[in-house]
Amino acid sequence: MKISTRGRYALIIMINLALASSVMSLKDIADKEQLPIKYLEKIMALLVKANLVKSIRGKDGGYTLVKNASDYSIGEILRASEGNLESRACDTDNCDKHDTCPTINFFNDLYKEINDYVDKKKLSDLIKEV
Amino acid sequence: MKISTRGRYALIIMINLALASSVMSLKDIADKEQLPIKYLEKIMALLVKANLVKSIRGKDGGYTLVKNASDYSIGEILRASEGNLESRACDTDNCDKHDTCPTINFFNDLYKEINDYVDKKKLSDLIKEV
DNA sequence: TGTAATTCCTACCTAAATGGTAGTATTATA
DNA sequence: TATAATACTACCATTTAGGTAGGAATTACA
Repeated sequence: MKISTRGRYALIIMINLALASSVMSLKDIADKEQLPIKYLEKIMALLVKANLVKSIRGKDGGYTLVKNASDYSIGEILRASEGNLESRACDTDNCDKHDTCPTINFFNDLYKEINDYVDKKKLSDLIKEV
Repeated sequence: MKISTRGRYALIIMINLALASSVMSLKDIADKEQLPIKYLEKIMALLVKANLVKSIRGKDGGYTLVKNASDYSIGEILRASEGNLESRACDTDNCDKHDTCPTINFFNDLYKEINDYVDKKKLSDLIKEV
């Protein structure tokens, strides 16, 4: 697993959209969070592609959530932005000795544990105290 | 968190040492596992430095564990080889806005969960069925 | 109808990490 | 003393992370 700024910024984007009263532009998010807009743009593209947010083009456009904050799991946001959370340690499909590998079960269990954890947590949990 | 081949190979090294009747050379491990010896050498250096294995130099030398397989947690092996498992998502100490960051608690909890999990599992758990 | 504000798209760039390789020095044993 | 092992240092290619640049397409509104 790897969680980089991409996943963290994705969560920050989602939090901003959850707190916005209507559509919110990327510029507003970047300004508010002091993050590079061009980088956020690439992350936002991943979120749009995954249908986690809806984009409105043109002047006064921006982005909005497509469902309630409590209906987003942290897991789906991280997976949309980071890709598979388990993609580093080994490539189960391509490894020619994965059926005798003594670590594969451990890693599979670990990743299941992690995915379960992040799927249980909701976007709304991150904005409880606001 | 990130688990790369370094951590996985470290586990494979440790499993081999756990199954060895006496000292085992890196060459034997590399041959048996079909892994590049020079790369394993670098990983082994990390394990030695962390005092997880003892090295015996000179002819007929090699490596051996310093305690029972059931006394090694997977966590200590992974941390010795990979470094801090939580080192990617954000740098808590150096981030100038970490006291207002809405994601920091979530990530701290997640990393605690992961570390607890890998610390609960023991090296001996990986060689149960052998 | 023109302009400003916005998303969308493609391409590029630098630094660091990953996954190695090469060569040599050092140590211990038979 | 030859040999087999670890220890150490330096290098290298590829990928990923994190970010920048520039412009095309779209839309609201004066």
